[in-house]
Amino acid sequence: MTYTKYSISQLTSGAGLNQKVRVQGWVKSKRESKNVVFISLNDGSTIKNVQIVGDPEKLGETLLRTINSGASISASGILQTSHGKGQTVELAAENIIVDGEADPEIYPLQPKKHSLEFLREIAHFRPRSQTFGAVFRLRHAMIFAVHQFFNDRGFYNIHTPIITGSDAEGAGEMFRVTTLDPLNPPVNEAGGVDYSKDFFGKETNLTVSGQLEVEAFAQSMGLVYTFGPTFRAENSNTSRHLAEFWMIEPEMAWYDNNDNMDLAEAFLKYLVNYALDKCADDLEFLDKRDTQEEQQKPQHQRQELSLIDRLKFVSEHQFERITYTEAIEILKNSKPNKKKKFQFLIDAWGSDLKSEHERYLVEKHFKKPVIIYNYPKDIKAFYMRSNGDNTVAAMDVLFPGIGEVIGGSQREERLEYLQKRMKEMHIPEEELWWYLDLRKFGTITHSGFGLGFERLVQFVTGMNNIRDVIPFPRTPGSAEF
RNA sequence: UCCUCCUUAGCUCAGUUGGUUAGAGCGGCUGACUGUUAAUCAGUAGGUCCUUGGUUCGAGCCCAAGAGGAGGAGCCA
Repeated sequence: MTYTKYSISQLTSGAGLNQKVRVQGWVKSKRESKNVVFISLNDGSTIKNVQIVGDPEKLGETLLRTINSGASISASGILQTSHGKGQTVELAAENIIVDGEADPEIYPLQPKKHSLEFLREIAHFRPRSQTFGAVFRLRHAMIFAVHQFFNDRGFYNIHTPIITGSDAEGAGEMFRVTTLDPLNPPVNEAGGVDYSKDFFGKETNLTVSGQLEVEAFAQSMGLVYTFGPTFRAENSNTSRHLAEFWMIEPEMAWYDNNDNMDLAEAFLKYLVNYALDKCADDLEFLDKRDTQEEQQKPQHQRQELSLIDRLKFVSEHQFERITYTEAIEILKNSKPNKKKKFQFLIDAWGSDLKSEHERYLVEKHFKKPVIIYNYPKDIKAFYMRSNGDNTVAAMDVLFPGIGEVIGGSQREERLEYLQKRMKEMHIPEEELWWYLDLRKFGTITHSGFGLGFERLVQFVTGMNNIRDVIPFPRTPGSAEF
């Protein structure tokens, strides 16, 4: 009596029919009657469940009592064409082993709809729910697609350091990394903490960006990208921010900012298409879920398109490309600006665009993804290439619902321009001597961008809160699990 | 960090101008019934009303502080 082990994904896509098979998973629900018992089982390999059919007398009351929602079981039997509706195949159980019981009185995941907020509190169980199963299968697909896209185009993946000795990366507050005793740190002559006694002999932090380091590899290996964890100690409490998140940063030798925008657009479309192609079942589920959520909202806040239609829309339409200056003109003449509906009115060139302005451009004016480029130099980072006027060759890709999904630029490759800019922005040259070296020896035109991975996953899954697209979210005041 | 809102059964929520014993649906349990699909029907158990302090004859309800959560803003990806 040998049973071949299959995943539920394999069984529901045609494998094992009329054969002796074994499946292992977690019980979703059990429906019992005198003559027959049905168990819905899921193993995470697909959103679909497999139905197990059994004879209550043969399985025995003692065993059946322990088969409750959340219990893990191994079921063996013949996979047969289903006698009932709702599924094509079902497993006629000859034998069931309960691997781990789940006391229904206290198991927190009930066979009913739960709020996302509640599931966040049981983050160790939430991947057993349909929604989070779908989200994390999609997240995996996006990780895989990122590497596929770059590998197919001759990019090399570079692991840039997680611990950095530089605090000049210029992207916000950092988390300190230290082995010093917080209650009794060594003190220097000036009375401050003596970091020369610390593990690395200097003050170190968790990285806020791998960009500067990966530039060194772009200027030696050509096309490169990082995909790693990133840490920001900002006290940001929004549905779009995490203290620990994952970022993808490609950096390309001999790319100007136009090449950069072309790549960004092709990249995003590739990822969206990959999801549409490879994750149809999960997307269909999330699409329904998204539609139900939207119906709870008042009419004027609803999205016009369903999740799948939003993805198709992005993949099928060219992104709108406008300069910052053009964006300001559009906003200045816009209805909400004239009627003073914006909280921040647009009056002059040079101010930064706020969320409400980005949303207006993407969701109301163009109704598609928008790339804004050539920003005023005063609102952008020191390493962005000067256009010769008062702008730099920066570019931001804005998506409906989530705002900025990509931020990038052509990098300043001219040593004297870079030094001047660093001086103006009070960035000490000693900190970045090696970064300047790259401009002294064999400098080249190059560009790159950063994609917030979770924001992409938000867009692709339709999840409104970024805490629901990362396994165990880290946010201010919250590092449970 | 700022603004707004929320916290009542395992979950989602209702709870009147402050007034006897705090309710519903779902979930759990018990039973019945059925090739069932988050089954159905009947019954049943289940409460530190977030915490602390205050006002009051009396607080789930009013006031203050704190904790946790959500939405928005800023910062950004």
